[in-house]
Amino acid sequence: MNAQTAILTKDITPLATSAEGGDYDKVRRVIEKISLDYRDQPSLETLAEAVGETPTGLQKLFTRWAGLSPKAFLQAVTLDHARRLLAEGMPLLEASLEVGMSGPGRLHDLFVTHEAMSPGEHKSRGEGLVIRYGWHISPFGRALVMVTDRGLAGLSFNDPGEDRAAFADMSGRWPNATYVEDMAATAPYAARIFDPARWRRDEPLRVVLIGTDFQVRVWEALLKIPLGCARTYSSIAEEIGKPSASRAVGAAVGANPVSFVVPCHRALGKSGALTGYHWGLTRKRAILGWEAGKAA
DNA sequence: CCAGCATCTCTAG
DNA sequence: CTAGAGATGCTGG
Repeated sequence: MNAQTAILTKDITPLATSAEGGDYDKVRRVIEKISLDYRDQPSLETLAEAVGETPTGLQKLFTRWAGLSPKAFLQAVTLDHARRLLAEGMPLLEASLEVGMSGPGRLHDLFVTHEAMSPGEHKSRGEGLVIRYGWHISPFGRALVMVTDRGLAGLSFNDPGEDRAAFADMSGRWPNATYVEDMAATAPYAARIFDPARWRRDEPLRVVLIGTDFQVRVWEALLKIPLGCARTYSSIAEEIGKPSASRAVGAAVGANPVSFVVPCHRALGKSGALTGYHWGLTRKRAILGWEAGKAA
């Protein structure tokens, strides 16, 4: 990525959730190391040294972040575990028909109501749309949040110093929209999305899906996947009635503009492998591990 | 029309 | 076990 551009936005709120946000940088490096050297099961000591922490310090930091110890996390992102997520998910595929709502075992999930933009609105590539945006600290690094008066329209992640590229990536999806930096408008969304204590069924998060017909169907299928479960690209293809379109599903999942909320990280290859992630495979692992901590 | 994909399956070694 | 090829459906230009 072209990270040559310097800091573009003012630095924001060192208060509030900055502890969590600052944690992610170390957590990310630990996860990178774990996934690189997972074959020889790196010890807590080795991991701690790599990020300049004491073993107990890392233990506490990591557990605070994930709800899991580094060792449990390592367990949680292996192929075996991913396969289990897929297996557990299967029965629910047919059972729950409601969109993004309810069902047993979803007590800790983020509840969402969504609407799709009409194909016409999508084709105009954001023409006439006012999008307010702002950056916020999240458990997975800096998050760029984009909202319209109809709800959350975009959410992406980036590492420090890459704000400019992140904005270009997002705004390029709706090039004809009008963009207004407005942290006051986006902050409440960020605060709710990343704080499980505020995930409430009676106050669902409003999301507006801007995409083609096919993409919206795929994203709706993602919204039905419960926290702590996963689906394969091919099972999603079957679910939307296009059993041979698994590859097209992959493309549509990858085009999802509302990361995390539309849980594209819960889509895996049939082998259980984490095949790809627009915002980096490390982040996909991080989110799945973090969710494993919440699902427990 | 064509190239590019976050797929999958099958075959051959 | 891996590597490669072919079938595949949607998207943007």
